[in-house]
Amino acid sequence: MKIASFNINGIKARLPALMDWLDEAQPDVAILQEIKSIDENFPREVFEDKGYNVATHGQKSFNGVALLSKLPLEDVTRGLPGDDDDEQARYIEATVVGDHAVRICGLYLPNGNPVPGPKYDYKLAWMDRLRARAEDLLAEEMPFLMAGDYNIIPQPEDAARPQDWIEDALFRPESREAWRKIVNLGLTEAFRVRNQAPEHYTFWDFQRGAWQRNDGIRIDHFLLSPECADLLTDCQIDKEVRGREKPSDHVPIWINLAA
DNA sequence: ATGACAATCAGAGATTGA
Repeated sequence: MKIASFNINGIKARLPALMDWLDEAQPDVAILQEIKSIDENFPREVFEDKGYNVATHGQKSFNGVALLSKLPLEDVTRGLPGDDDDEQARYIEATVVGDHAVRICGLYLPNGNPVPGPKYDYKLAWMDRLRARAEDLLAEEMPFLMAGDYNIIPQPEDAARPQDWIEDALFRPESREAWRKIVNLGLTEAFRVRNQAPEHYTFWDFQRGAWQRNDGIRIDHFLLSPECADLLTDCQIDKEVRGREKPSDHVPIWINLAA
């Protein structure tokens, strides 16, 4: 089963690029972030015409996540538990059942800049809620994965210019510590278990010719539960998508599971 | 030190992103 994550930076602006990539990559499941759309305006029919089931958790203008799946999306839940006052659409879960049942958690983790400030406090609190959710899922012993735009640069080798990010919410020590607290529950970071080389990125800023200079960062990740990691056979980044017409600033990352 | 670039909503320019 091929499962991909892609921060599309606006479904309306990105629909042609997204359709081209779907046709080529043929993921069984696509986890989308930053749809920047309310549920009613998401063009679900064009995906249904390609054989995908669609579940969205959108909001006006910003954020918004969605799941596309060729297998039925079962037990869909929207929103990250732990704060009933959180209005931001950043989290969705569903179960897909192939050879194994896998709980798919799609997330768009807050950016957190500027540091310090309320946005950074929200990011760290959100990461603590994500850790709590991972603990609950681990206790259930069902294969699960948490994938999406984490807005976290895990290590210096995950940035072309790590010194530029030292004061940034994506790379601050507190951010990376919160990331490690989640990983160290016993999750597997899919890309790094398959590939330890530097200079593999998933985001290049639109500004300053970042793509042309390969000034990128690796911030889109798959975390796998132990049962899910046992099924991992591949993890790749579709880098070339960034060089196309009207690209997102992120590119897809995908895994293959023997499931 | 600032802005650079892109998207959204709205119908100009502020806000957000990373």
